[in-house]
Amino acid sequence: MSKKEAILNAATELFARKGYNGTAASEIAVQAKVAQGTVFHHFKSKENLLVSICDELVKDYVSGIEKAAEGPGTGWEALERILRFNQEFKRNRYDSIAVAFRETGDLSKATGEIHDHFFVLVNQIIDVMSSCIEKGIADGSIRQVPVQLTAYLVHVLLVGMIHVETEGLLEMPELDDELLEFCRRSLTT
Amino acid sequence: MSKKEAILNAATELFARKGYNGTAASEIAVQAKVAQGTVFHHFKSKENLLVSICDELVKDYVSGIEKAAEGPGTGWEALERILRFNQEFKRNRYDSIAVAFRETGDLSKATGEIHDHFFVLVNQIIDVMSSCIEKGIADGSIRQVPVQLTAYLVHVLLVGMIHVETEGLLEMPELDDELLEFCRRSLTT
Amino acid sequence: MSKKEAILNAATELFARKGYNGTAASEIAVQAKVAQGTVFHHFKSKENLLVSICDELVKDYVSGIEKAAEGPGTGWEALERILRFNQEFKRNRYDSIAVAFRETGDLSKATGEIHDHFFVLVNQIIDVMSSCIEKGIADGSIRQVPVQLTAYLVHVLLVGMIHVETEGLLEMPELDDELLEFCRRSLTT
Amino acid sequence: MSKKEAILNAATELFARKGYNGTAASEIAVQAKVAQGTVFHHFKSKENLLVSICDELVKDYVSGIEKAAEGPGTGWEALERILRFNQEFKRNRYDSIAVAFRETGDLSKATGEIHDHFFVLVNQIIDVMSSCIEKGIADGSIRQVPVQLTAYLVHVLLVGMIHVETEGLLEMPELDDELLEFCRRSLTT
DNA sequence: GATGAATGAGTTTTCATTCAT
DNA sequence: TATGAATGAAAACTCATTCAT
Repeated sequence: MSKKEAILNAATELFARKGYNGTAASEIAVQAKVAQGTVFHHFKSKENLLVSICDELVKDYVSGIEKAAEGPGTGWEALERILRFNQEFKRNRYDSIAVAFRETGDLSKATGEIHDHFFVLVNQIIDVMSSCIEKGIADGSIRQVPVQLTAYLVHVLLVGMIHVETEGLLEMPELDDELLEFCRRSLTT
Repeated sequence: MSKKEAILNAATELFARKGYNGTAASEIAVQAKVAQGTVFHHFKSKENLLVSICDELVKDYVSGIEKAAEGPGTGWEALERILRFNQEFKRNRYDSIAVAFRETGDLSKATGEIHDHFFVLVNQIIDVMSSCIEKGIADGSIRQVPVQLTAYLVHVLLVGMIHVETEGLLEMPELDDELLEFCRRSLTT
Repeated sequence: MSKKEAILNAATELFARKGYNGTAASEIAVQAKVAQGTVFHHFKSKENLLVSICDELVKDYVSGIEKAAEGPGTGWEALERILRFNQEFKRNRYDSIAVAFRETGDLSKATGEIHDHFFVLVNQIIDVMSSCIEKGIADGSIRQVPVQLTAYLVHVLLVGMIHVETEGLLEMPELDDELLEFCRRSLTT
Repeated sequence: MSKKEAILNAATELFARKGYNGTAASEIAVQAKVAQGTVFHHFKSKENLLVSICDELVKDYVSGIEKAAEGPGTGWEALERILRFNQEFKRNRYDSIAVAFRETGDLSKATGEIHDHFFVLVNQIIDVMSSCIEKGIADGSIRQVPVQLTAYLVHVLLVGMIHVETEGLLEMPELDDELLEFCRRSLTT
């Protein structure tokens, strides 16, 4: 593992555990076993580190969700695959997601850069979901619901799941299957 | 308006706009038109200010939601009133809610105090919703769904709404009515 | 002496001795016997400290030179008083002058603010000298020389004196009287 | 152009424009289109770079001034050639001169090395001018003035010119010819 | 000769908090 | 109750310099 990667991993873990503002650049250096200066040699600022973390996450998420949508079967099945992918992604990339979710607010104030990334991302998600729903309505697997509004609602549900889990205020029972049922009842014919 | 109230209002507005970490105690003093020392005369620390903001919010929310649940009619109607109250509350207390949502993570790390407040709050919400759902199943207005899991899911949906709105990454269409429909289709008989 | 004054004095002396860049804010605090934070409580930045030093100097210089010009007698006598004032000022305010001279370059890059101060100052000096020369030509005490160019040249001579002394590269003999003679021979009838 | 020359040129230009302290070694590398390490491969330190710039300048200046003094004619004519050479040199080597002038103070604090260079240089200049004045007094082209003090004064005038021009606080009219007249009136018989 | 990753000391600045008035 | 000067710990960032390749 290169020093750059070590720094990125250390930052991801520390940001997830202690928050962006709660993590000093020096701590990242210690955890990554490099000198302080090395952090700033590879990332031009602490914020740039955060941007890098989010950047990678966004890329992987979008490509994953698009792949999920492209599969065979009805519109509902595609939407179901998206929901499943989301749940899996959440498990595999917990720290990065927690960071991206929690610090998004600060980021959007500081740099337009990352805000734009997320803006693009979210709109892409809505688009992908919308086409699944549209397809589902066409093939009869999904009821006659307002396409875009419903896409937003499903997105909101996913966002809520991540928020509740990453804020950790609540010991949540396992909701993944029930979430699918909840949507299925509401959406399928 | 007493100086204490002025400080609380100033803090709420600034925390909402610039984040807790992005707001200096001195800025709060300026905005509230008091001296720096006065802030710490009324609130023993900056964090205490945040706790106060959240505290008040929590009290009002819980009492509001309980009142909504107590009304007449079927379980579903009670649940619907809760959802409506939530939407109204979100509009009336936007800044405080944004603060509480965004800074909840930092708080839970810093002090147990506020974390406990929220923990109690959320469990209360879940309980109230659970009883509505239970009642609804009993009176036939709600399908045979797992009571607690469903309560969690509705909560998650509400949390998602607030997150999406307060983070402001997305220009959302008005979803309030469709959210109700989404739940109605999924839950009612 | 207030802490603010102590800081200003300490900074003047240290800047004169070690240069602006060679002086750490912490050293100023030590020398002024205050805490680091106190420096930034009274001056919003290290550069603002420099600006304050120069500001005061400029004010005193301009008022002194104007008073010198206003006195009675011929134009040459007024010019002579200006030269004498300059020499005296140089002795009384050595440190501040050294600072202002040496750091003027850095300042003019950083802030327009102080650059403008100096710009105004220098033009005022030229104006005052010009009127003395004009008066001298009119009253026959000064030869028929180009008014403004000569004012510039006298200024250049004064600037050269300060530069040579404050840079301290050279052990200069006492030149004050000879400088007056040099100008007298060149300018008087 | 060798890489070493490229580095020296880049440094001269950047130091002149942004000051010694305001110029990072890495910037010099970028401007010279070499790697960071290469700068330190050719010059053992950043300060050594500055010393090199000044060194070359000093050599050229001294040799030029000596050549000017050696020519034929009266002592005043020799002094006039020195003044003219100074004006020409100032035009041809503007950046290096600006650097040497502005950074001389810092240098004299840091290393004795460069301070000594300049000390030798300035004394050489004084000596050369002194002999011109002496010669002029002997051949009747220059008045009976104190030899060394006058040499210093002429030097001070030249220094003032450079200071005023390189600090750039003032939009100066062309003073070269008038400076000669000023001296001529003061010094010649 | 040439490179650029790595270093860590040093700097300015911020800010919550205290306390004498 | 109200003030604001004073504090000092902590933080992000810079940069000359080294060294293995």
